[in-house]
Amino acid sequence: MPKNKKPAGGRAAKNFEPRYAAKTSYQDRKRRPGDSSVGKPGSKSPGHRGYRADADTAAPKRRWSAEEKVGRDEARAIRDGRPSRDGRPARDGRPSRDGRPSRDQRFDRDARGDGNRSDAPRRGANLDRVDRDDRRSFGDGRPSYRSDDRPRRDRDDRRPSFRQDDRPQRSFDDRPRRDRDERPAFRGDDRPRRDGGPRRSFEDRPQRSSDDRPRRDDRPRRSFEDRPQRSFDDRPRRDRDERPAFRGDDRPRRDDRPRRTDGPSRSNWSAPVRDHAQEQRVDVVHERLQAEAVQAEAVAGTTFGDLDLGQNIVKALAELGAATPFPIQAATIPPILDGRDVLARGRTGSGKTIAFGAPLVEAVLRSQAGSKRVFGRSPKALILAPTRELALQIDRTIQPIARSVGLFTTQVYGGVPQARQVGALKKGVDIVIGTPGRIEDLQNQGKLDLSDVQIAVLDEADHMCELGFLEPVQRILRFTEDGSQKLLFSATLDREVAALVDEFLVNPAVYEVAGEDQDSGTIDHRVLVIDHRDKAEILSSLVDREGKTLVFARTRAYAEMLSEQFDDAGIPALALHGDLNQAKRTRNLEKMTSGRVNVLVATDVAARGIHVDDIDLVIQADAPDEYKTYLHRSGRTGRAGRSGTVVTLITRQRRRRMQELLDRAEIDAPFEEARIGDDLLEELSGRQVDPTR
DNA sequence: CCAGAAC
Repeated sequence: MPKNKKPAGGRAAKNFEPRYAAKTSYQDRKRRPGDSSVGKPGSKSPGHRGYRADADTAAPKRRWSAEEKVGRDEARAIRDGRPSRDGRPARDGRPSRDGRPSRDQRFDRDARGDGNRSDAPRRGANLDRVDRDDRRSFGDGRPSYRSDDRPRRDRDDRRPSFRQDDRPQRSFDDRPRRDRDERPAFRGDDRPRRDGGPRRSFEDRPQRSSDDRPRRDDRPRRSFEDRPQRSFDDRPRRDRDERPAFRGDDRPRRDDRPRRTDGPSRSNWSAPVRDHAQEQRVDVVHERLQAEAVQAEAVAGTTFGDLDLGQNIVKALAELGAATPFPIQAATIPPILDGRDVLARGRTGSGKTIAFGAPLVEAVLRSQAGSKRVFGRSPKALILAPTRELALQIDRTIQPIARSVGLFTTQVYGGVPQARQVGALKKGVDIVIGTPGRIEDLQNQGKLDLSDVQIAVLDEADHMCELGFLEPVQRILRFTEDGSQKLLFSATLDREVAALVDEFLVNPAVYEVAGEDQDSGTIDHRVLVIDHRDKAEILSSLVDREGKTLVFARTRAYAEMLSEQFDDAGIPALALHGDLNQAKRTRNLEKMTSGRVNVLVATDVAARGIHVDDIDLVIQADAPDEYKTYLHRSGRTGRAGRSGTVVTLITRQRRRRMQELLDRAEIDAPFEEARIGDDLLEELSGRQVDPTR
């Protein structure tokens, strides 16, 4: 059971809500008969939470044979990359919307009603109380530029928000440097060339189920001529191990760095000859997408108005601090308004939210021009994010833009009572922002109608294409209107999104900003090679400092443990991870944002997208497994052109693996040995060095 | 394996 390894006690209960009770009762039921550990109550569960629902609502053992079938079909669907359980094509137009067998099984009415009756009200009351407390306490001395982060939306989603500023201040120059101008115009040059070939981006890939493609060909809008295929190069996607080299030809720079002994290490890195026996988990490096590089200086004089956004939206953007478009925004707004599918890669903190958010609002507005907003209308746009915090943050940016033209947004994410979300949907909203689980849930319950969605956005799109996310995302996208426009954004966008592009996008435009690599940023990357037994103390030493520090841990338990350890050492710290209830997650993040606590220990729930001003030190207590994770985690600092430091702790055994990861991330970082009490720790924590620099 | 995402 939960061992409080700390004498002071109390805090664990305060900040940590263990789930053993629920878990054990779950685990017995959620196991599926096919699993090897079947039948042993309390033994390890078969997998991720996503599987839980299968058995959960259909508890009786009688149904096991039916469930078994579901499970098998599901597995088959995973293998084949398509969702159908009954062998019929997954998407022959819309008809799938009306209750596919799997849905019925998984969400039978009884279970639904029950959950609503017993669960929601109680939790609702609880959350309400917490939120109110938060609200009260935030109201006072908080800097005015920050008041947006409190969980104020519990009452009324529709209320126009007064302050929106989860974004970096635009006044600082966090745009990519302008110092390279090989090219004059960011788009002009490719316009003339129209080979006009019909879409063919992924045509050459093998297993494309023909049954779900055809409907794409006769999509309504998309009148635009096809632009030259800058987009996906037509190379087939590599499966993990067969990649010849992890650094494609499109990553030319960095010749400056001393090359690692090439041949052997390159070919070996993905081979299972790694230290730990089972190296099933490989940091797959997908091909980078061939993208049109936007030259920052080419858009220097452009305004949002030039990009065809309406007056009100431009004004709302200005109030958000976005006076003029960042390069990624200047690049993506026109094609989005043209109705094109767009893929965009922009460095962390480069303004991606507005890059899709502003044109999305404009597009929805145009589509409704002339018609009244009717009560109970179903949403026209959908934005999917991988975490609830990110969904909230996106809404904080989009909502004021939408409200400026009379459109409504609502958040649809889990961990909070459904009632408010459902209520908003009932009244009618224009833009839904949320996470896959709850969206699919409400969709299945018939409370969220996605059939009118004309624009769907995937933020952190590559992440949304990873194992546990891909399928729900696919199912959700299939419910959107035929031919709906799709926008995929991420700082690490690569061919991992091929699965979605293949099925859902038509001749997408792909953009990135020229000269954006991680080294062009303002982040100082360091790797500390330490003895494992020193780790706790070194961490405490690093964290004991003035500025805001974000610590990443690999597991929830370790994140929790570290936050308690720091707290016990007299360094106020909070945790952020999935074992906390949503109220605590929201509150702990807000306390970090508002500066009421300076140390936050998080799992990768905070790795992507989350913006907190002024984090000047990111510590990776556990090194990440993937280079993308490294990039996203480190992207929590060095925002808005400020300087930041990323310190990664590793043991000696991990040096080589770490170097390989850094190579893949294209980051140079010195490895330095560190022991307890070393000056180096003082320097990194900024205790001796002048922090202003 | 972990992390994340629904009741």
